[in-house]
Amino acid sequence: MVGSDNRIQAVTPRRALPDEPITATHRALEVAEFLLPMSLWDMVLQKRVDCGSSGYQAPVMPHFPRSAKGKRSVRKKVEDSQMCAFDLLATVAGNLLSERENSSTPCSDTGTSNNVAVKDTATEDPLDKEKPCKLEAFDWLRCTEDLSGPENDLKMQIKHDMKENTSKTTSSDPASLCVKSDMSEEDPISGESKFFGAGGKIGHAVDTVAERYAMGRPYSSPAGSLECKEDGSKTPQQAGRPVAGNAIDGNAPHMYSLNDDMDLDGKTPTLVSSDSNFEVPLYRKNIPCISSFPKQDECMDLPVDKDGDDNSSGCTHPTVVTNKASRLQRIGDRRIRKLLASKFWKVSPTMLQDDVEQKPALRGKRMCYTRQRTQRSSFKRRKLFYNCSVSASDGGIYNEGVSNICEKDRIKLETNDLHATWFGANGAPSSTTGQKPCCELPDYRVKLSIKSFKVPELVIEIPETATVGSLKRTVSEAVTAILGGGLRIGVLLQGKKIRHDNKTLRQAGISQGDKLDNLGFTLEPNPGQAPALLTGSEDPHFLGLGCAPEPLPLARIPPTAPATTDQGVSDASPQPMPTCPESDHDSVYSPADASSPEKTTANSLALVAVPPMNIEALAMVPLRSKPKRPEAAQRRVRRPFSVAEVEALVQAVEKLGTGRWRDVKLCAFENANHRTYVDLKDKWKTLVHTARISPQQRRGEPVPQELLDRVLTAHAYWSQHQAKLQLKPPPSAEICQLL
DNA sequence: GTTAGGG
DNA sequence: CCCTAAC
Repeated sequence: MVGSDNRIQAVTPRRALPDEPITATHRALEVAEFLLPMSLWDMVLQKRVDCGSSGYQAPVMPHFPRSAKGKRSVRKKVEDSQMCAFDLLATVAGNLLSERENSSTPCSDTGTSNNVAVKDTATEDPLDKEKPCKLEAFDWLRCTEDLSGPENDLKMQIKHDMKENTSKTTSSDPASLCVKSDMSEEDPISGESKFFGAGGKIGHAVDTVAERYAMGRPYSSPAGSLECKEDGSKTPQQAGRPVAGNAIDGNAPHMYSLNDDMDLDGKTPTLVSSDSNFEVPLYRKNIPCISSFPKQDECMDLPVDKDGDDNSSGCTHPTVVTNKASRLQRIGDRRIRKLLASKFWKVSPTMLQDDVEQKPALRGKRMCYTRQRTQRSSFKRRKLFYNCSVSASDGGIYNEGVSNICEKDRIKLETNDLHATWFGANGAPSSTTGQKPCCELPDYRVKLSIKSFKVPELVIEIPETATVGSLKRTVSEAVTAILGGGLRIGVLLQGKKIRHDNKTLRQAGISQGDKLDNLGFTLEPNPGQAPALLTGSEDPHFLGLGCAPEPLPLARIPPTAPATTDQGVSDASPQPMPTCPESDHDSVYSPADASSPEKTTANSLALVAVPPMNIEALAMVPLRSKPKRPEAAQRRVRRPFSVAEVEALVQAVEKLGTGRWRDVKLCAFENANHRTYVDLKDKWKTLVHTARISPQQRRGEPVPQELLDRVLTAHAYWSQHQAKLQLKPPPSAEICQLL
């Protein structure tokens, strides 16, 4: 087996870290923050390439820039090339399928498990953490004791070691309980002293991680990887999984391997890996359901050699996920918030088939989500996420995922979630639910299979003269637009929406076979997309609606074909707009409609769960179409300006002048979240252009000539007087009042 | 983060 | 509507 000589650490986690001084650790975390996401994506991509093969090549990490500008630059490059969630899903699904097909032997039978490791951190304040740490260690051990069978030998070994170690270390450093199995002493980077020492050593661990990144090979995977490759059941993903940033919250399911079913329940220990040569699973406190942990069926690749075999396969660097978990978490949260607030996932046309068929080629689909410019994300939205993350602490899978993980983890989470929903039937050893109360009975698997996606209420208007091809395109774009922001999954049982993410399937009544026929799923637009901020109270957990300081204007992109023609048929009919022209009231669908649990929402896609069926079909669903222009999915939905909006714009510009788009936005379009000041500027530009061309040349909803005249007048005026009048601009407040 | 301008 | 440069 592979991961023999590994050192396993069972350092008990500690509680959330209070503010810590900025130190080398901090710096290291920054590095991790910066690099991890990309490393993850690269890894996934690589895995995709290597799908089906054991030759996993570690991605080459970029040079870590020192300057802020350099960071931004590189980061952007990274972001611009990232894979979209669905790509990941495709990858995961594809790999999963392949693996399942190729391996009849469950991982659990083979033995080793990855599990475990624990990391963390030595705390700078051992005294504070002493109790919790001990307790955790105890829990873990107890949990471990439930194991039985050969495959648990390793666990037992760990348990044994932990006990010994505990007794040895407790007095001096209870906070860092380490389990050590054999490992080579020559490990230059992760010297034992660094990882197994008492509190205060964490910094080293972190530095080590940072060093790895700095070396550009955080996940290098030497020939000897830990995986139990011999059983052939391990997936590439099971090998080097970056987890570093995950050592945060025990509830987060995102930290598990992309396609390990076991990961779905978020109860198992996290794997920590840096170099793929070794994996150090994490054990952290707050892992909710330890009782189920013992299952550790497949995928628990324990890097420990139970036989004490130290043939080290080159696994000399046990990674330690470091920890200063809270800091890392904070960083992750920040990034996530930023990500969620300013970007949305792009639906990629990547064909899952490729994955299923294990075609190695990436086909150049390496793009990911588009950077949504921050200016386009409303402040409120950002704020919302912020709040959300706070309240999400008690939430379920999704909440945790959204709020407590890093970007990369988010992706993992998403894929896992989807996986859980769509692929859970495949012998997933663990439940597909999020956390569940401890001490529950072992999970029984619930088999679900989704037959097809139904797309109701997809209204499309298209000229008679349009070609069939354009019709197809239009439909495609309409669908893509809906999918563009990523999807949320809603679960309906007997027509009733199950809102509590924390419920187990059993608790929700989904575990009973006879009820599965009445189980439905909905695909809902991701609130992060465009103005479609929220779907009402649909899922307060997800967006933290409940914690939103104020009701946000609910805007929703109508499911009607958006951006289909120049006529802009997708836009809602113009609404009267007294003072706030665009306050998103042009939405066609009221929040109530959207959130009504009893009926299929107009914009959600109904799914029907049906008993066993071809998994592959499911996997392909979100990715099936492969538009020629993948960008279409990421592009914001086109929302032509209504006459009322134009009027408001003209009025504002007349007062404020050109060149003050932010003020224009604030005064006239403050509540129109879908109109950024750039939009307004652009619109003005087109208005000026429109006003200058002949009416015959104009397209779209006709703008009254009167308005166009005003446009020209104002434009001419401000072109002349802009410079000098801007010197003494009246206060915005007054202007707004005037307006 | 804004603004301006090209695409 | 997107993207980027410039500030």
